[in-house]
Amino acid sequence: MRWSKFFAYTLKEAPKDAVVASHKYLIRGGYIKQVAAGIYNFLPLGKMVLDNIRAIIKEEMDKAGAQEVMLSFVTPYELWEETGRAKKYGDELLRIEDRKKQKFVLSPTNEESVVDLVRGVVKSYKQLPINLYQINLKFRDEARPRFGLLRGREFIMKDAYSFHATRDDLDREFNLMEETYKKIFERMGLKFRVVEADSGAIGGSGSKEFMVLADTGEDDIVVCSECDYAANVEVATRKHVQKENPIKTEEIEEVYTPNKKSIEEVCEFLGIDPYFSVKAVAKKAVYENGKEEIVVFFVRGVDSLEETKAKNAIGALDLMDVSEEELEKVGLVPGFIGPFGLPSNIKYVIDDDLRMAQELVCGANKKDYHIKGANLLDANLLGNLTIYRDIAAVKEGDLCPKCGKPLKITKGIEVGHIFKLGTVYSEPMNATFLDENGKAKPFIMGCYGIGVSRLIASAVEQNHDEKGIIWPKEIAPFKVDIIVGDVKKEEQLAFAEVLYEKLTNAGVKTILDDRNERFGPKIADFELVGFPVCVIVGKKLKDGKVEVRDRKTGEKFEVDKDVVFEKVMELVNR
RNA sequence: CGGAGUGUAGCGCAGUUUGGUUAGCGCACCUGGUUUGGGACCAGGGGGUCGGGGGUUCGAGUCCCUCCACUCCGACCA
Repeated sequence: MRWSKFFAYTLKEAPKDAVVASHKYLIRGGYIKQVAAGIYNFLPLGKMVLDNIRAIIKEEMDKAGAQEVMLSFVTPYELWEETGRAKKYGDELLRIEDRKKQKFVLSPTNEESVVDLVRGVVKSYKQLPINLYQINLKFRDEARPRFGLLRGREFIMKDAYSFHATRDDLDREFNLMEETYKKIFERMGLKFRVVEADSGAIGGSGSKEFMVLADTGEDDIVVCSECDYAANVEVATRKHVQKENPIKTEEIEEVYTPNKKSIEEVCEFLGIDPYFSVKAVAKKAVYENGKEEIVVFFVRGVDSLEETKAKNAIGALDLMDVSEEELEKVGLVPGFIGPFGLPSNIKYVIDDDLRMAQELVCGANKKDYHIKGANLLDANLLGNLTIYRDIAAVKEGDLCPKCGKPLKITKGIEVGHIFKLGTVYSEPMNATFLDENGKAKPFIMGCYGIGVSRLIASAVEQNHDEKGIIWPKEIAPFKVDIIVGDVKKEEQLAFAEVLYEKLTNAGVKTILDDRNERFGPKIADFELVGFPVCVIVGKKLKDGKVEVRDRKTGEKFEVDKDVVFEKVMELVNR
C-alpha cells in the first residue's frame, strides 16, 4: 500500500472524550471513528487489525475441530420467549419490528439461534459432539457504553456452541477450548490470566474468564502471589483462619454506644480490632418471580460484601440499596443491626469467615446499643434457619485457598469467557437427541466467547507508549513502514519502491510512505500508528546507507542498502 | 436508570456572564512558491442549520421553554 493513496489519516489531538489509551490512539491513528454512543466505523487500518485477529481465531478454532457458521444477526423474538430470556435480558436486548409488526431482536448472543438450528438437524448421539462457531456482529444496548472499543454497544464477537451426549464429553471440550483460547491469546502476544468466574446471565454450572492484564480493566481479579490460583473477585475465595481475640469477655453484654454507627466509630469507641466486629449490610433482593424482600448480610468488620456472591447465595436476580426508612419499616434499626434478635421475618446470611467466630462485637438491634463478647458457636441463638455462605469480597493480603500464600488484586479486561451450560437452553427449548437406548435427552451444551473488537483495544492497552501504539507483530496492520525522506529525490523514491516490491513479494505486509511530507510527520505517524518496523530511506542513501528501526525496542540500525532486505526480514521474523 | 457536564468548521477551542456590524483562533484542507532526518515557512483561499424546534426582542451563538445527542462518576453489564 502506498500511503499517498491510502484511506487513512492521523490526528495531532485526540477528541476530548477519549480517556483511555486505546480509545485515544485508535482514533488518532485513524483506525476507528465514532458513529454514535458505543458504535464505531472501522477504517482500513482498523479492519486490517480486525481481520488479522479473526484469522488467528479461525485457524485455532478450526484446528480444534470447530466448524464455522454464520447465524443471523436479526433473530425472531419468539426464540427469546422460549427460554425466558426475553424478560431476563431486559433493556439490553434491542427489540425491533418489521413492516408486518413481527418482532425481532438484534442478537446480543446466540444460544437460542444455535439451539434452534441444531435441534432440527441433530437427532442421534451418533452425530455428537459438534461445535459450531461464528465471528459476527453483536448488539447489546448497554446502559453506559464507554472507553471506545472496550465497551461498545455494537461489537464483533467470536461465539462458539458445543453439543454433547454426556457431561464428560462436555468437560473434554471445555478443556480443549481453554487450551485453544490460550493459544489464540499467546499468538496475539498478550499477557493474560485464566480465572474462575461467575456465569451471570448466560447461566450454567462452570465458567472461566480470560483476562488481559491492564490497569484500565473494569474487572478486579484475584491472583495468588505464589501458585496459579486466579479468580474474578466475583467468585474468588480465600483460606479461612480464625484469629483469637486477645480481649476476653466473661459473658455477652449489651454496651451503650450512643450514635456510634459505623464499624470504625464503634471499634474505636470500644477499643477493639475491627476484625472482631460484625458488619451488617442490608439489601433489597429482587427475585425472578418479581418478589422483593429485605435481606441482611453479615461479614467481618474488615471485609466488604461481594454483591455477586451475595446474589448467588440467596438466588436473587438483583440486589438494590435500601433507605433507612425502608429498614425501619420492617423493624430493623439502621446502624445497630446484628445477628442476634433480628425480627423473625428477616432473611439473613452470615459470611463463612464468621462461622464459629467468638468474642465479637455486633449490633444489638436496639438503638444506641451493641453486643460485646458475642459468639457464633451457639447456633441456637440464631435459630435453625441460619445460613453461612461465602459472601465477603476477597481483599489484598487474604490467603490463597489453594496454597495459603497472600493474594493480590489486579485489574483485567475480560476478552474471553467459556461456560459449561449443561441443559439450561436445550431443556426449555426442547432440543433433544436419542441416546444409545433410544431415549430422548436434552443436549448437554457448552459455549465459548471471545470479544474480538475488544481484543483490538486490549492489545493497545497493553502495548503502547507516550507516542502511540506498539502492535504485536501478529496483528499489526502492516509489519513494515518504508519512509521516503524526500519524495522529490528520485533515487530515494526508486530505492524505496524496489524494497517495497521485494518485501511485498516476500509476503511481508508493507506500507510505503510516499507522501510529500517532511520527515517529522512521517516518523511521528510511524510511532503513532504503531507498525513494528520502519525503514528510513533518506539522506544517507547517497552513502549507500539506510536506517531501520524497531518500534518496540526503539533500536536503530544503520545498514548498508544492499542488506536492508535481509535486516528487515530478520526483525520481522524474530 | 440516578448524579454531573458538554454541544460553535474534520479535530482542539474562544466568544454566551452584560443580546448589537459580515461569528473568530490554532491544527487539518485547497492553490502557488521555498523547504525535506523529528509534526516547516511565505502568500492567497475554501469550509459554519453556533445540536434541533419553539418563544421573547427592532435585533439571539448570547435570554426563556422544550426536545435531542454525546461524555464523565455510579448502578448495571457473557
